Amino acid sequence: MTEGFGTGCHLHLIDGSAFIFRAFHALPPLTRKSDGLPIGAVAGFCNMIHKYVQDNRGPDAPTHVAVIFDKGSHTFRTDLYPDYKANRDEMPADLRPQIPLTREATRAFNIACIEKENYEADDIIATYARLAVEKGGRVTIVSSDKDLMQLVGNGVEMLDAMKNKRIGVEEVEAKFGVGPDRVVDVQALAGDSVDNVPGAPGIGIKTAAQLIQDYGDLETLLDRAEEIKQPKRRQTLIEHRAQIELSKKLVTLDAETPLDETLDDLEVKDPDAETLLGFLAQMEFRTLLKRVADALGAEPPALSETSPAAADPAAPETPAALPFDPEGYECVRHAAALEVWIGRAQGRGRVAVDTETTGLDEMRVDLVGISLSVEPGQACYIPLGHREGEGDLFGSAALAGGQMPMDEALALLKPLLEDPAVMKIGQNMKYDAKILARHGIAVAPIDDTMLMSYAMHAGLHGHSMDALSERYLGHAPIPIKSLLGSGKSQITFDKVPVAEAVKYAAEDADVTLRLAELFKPQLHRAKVTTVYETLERPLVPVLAEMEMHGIKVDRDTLSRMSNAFAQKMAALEAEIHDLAGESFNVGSPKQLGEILFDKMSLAGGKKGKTGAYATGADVLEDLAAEGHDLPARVLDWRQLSKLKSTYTDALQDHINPETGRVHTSYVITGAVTGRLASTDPNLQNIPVRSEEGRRIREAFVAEEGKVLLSLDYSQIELRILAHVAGIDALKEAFREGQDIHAMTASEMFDVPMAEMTPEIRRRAKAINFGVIYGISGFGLARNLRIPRSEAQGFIDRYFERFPGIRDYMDATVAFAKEHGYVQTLFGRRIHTPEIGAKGPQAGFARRAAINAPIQGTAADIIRRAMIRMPAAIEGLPAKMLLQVHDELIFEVEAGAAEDVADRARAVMERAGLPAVALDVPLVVDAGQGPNWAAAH
DNA sequence: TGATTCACG
DNA sequence: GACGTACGTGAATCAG
Repeated sequence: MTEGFGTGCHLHLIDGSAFIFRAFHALPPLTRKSDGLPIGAVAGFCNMIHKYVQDNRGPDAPTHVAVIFDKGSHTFRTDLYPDYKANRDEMPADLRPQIPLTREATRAFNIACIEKENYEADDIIATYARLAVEKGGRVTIVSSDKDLMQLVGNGVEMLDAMKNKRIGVEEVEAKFGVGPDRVVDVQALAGDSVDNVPGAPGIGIKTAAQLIQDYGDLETLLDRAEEIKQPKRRQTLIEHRAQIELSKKLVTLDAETPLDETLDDLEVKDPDAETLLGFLAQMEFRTLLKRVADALGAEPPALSETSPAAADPAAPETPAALPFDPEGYECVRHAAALEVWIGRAQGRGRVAVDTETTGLDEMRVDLVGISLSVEPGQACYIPLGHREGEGDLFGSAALAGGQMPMDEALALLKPLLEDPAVMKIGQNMKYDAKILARHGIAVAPIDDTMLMSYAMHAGLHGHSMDALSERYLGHAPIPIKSLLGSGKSQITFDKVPVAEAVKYAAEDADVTLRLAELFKPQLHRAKVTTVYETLERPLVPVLAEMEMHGIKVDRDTLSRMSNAFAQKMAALEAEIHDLAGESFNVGSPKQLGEILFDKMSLAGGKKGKTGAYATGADVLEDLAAEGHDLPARVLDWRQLSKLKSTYTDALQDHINPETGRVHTSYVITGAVTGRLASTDPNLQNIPVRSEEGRRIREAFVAEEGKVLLSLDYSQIELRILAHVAGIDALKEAFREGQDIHAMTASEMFDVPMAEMTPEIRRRAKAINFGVIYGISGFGLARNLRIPRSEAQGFIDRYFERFPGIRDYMDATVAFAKEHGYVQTLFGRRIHTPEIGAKGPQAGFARRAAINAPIQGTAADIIRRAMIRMPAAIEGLPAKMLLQVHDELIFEVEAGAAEDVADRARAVMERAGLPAVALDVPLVVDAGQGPNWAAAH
């Protein structure tokens, strides 16, 4: 068949995704015996492909065949309509890791495997079908998906492989009431709840078909909509014309998809027995292996009963068992050697990557070298920027010899690091991804051992590589300090001799790879695969983007405020010294305590563990309330001191000289609950509560012509509490948009809403927050500055009115005691190892356990929103810049602010779906302005 | 380096 | 019955 595709040829196009989902749902959740990898869908898929091949060998056998898959969820349809397929359930956690294996399986059967980023399988199918028909061939689409039925006719038919039933023009007419050429018109009117195509409200397939039959086609129908007799129907069509036309665009397949493979590439080929049987053996499909071997007339390879190593004799027994040996590490100095490593990584489909740099600020440091590991114990280091010698005053030292030019090495590595078929494994990949992004490399896909540990072990221990290696591999890696030294004489990594760097850097890649091999299968067993794959890993590129973009901070504004603060502080300081009758360091709690409680002998002096008087704000406030001026002045001074040192001064040092912006760094594993932490600088604690402090936000500005847009969840934690504790009264109040604190107050103190006073409301508000934190009489008493007995009375009353709260608290603590962890609505686990402790820790652990599911669920929700945000605002002139726990800040071209706000709000308010539908609405408030103070 | 203080949600 | 206590963070500062 060298003439290529033409008359007499018969093309089969298999809807691969449909096969996978059918296989997944039809089979029990099988796992691979040797390592627990879920494998059921792959098994079913292979069975279906094998059966398909066997069933299609006769005289009408296809000459060309391809399996077509969906790739990614972004398509031109989501651009047209961001909600397209937004109702889809997320892919089950057990299925996700099997997706790449179905591609491998297809290739193992020697069948063309087609997928294309940003295009749905259906569009690719439409395009091949058109091409085949144009060349005079016939087409069979192996699928029963109604969305493909518009392609039937003119030499194209469908085949339902399960029922072994062909679908031709007649069958399509039976289903849609119109011919294939008008199917899209009917779909546009009827909509589709599965794909979330809106259509015309109240019109189903029956009515739609009738209308199209009557008017011929959709365009005529819409143009002549006034003629429709039924008033409701007429109005619907006129009112929703735009929506119907959009729906038609969504359901119409694009037969002009750009293709990488020609029809000729799809020619049927016999499978290579060794490859196919090898794959099936690797999957450990015993029965299928034998069946396929019989069909091929080949001998099935042996499948060992016990050891997974038998399948791959080169593989070590366990990652931990192999000793660490720096002799196994290679220094790569030439392109040829690097190409060998790249080839090995490609062959293996995964590689651990680590970058070495001159510091920790990803936006400023220089790349010094890269290490790779493809098998435990085998790693290399590619030195790129090591320097030696002194260097003169104006420049850095000369590059050391024996290093590849950085450009050359990166050009070779780029295809590997961006190869969608090769998993790049890192420890804290966000760091490496940002470094590489600055060199034009978009690393993907990624796995991250730090995030795997976080998903499995949050609350148990830290997730640094050194900690993980020691704990799980029994190996303490070379400490960085041994290379760089510490303190004043500390050097940067580029000054480390290459020979030393090889041992350190290659070991890091080696450790990372071993940790990934250990952790990956454990994720399934710990039931946190979904958490890792939907809440941790996808956040990495989103945060990297936000951090690299940064937010503009106006130095002059900060500088002016700093000067003003300094003046006020000096005045206060003089006054304080005057009141004290002597000069002392106002910033020293020790000296202040001695002045207050020894020299002035004020009452209330309490010494802490260290023997120093406590001089916290609460203590000083009490003293000030008694009429003492000195503590009042100190409070003012402290506020200014804080604002000046932490904000107006320190923030200026964080302005990147190249970008003029401040680039924070989010620590994904920073808080046990799932919240992010912001560091260097912390942009999650910029003042807002005091008037004076809030003005610091005026220094956070939008670029010329743009605005800052802030969207924040209203009362998200209380809403989650209402949901998880099942408090009907609270749910009701949220549904009706009531003032929740006032409603609580009314309920507790029997005050009608109309007669609510700010003081009563304030108390209820404190109680509401107290509940989220695991309330205690003591804590509430201190917060409200009321007697403990009175506070306890409030709490008792609260529990009486909302009995579900107590049940929730008791149930949560009992769960923690039984399991050693608590979890969020999305399955995030937070370990509570102290829950069974005796003594005061028990109280802490108890309250933390009560708070964690609430705070953690809120954290999960905003994570989900952030992960979906780039797609939702794609094409709009907007960038997501910051996250402050329940708030997202964007920088937007002024004209597009409303648009972006609408899209972003929709994403945030629906962020729990489809995994979790809360019983209460999520409400998002928005604001915009030239700076953060104005936007909030 | 640890304790204290205070900024945020 | 006493014991201490609101939940989660990061940064600056003092003192040893």
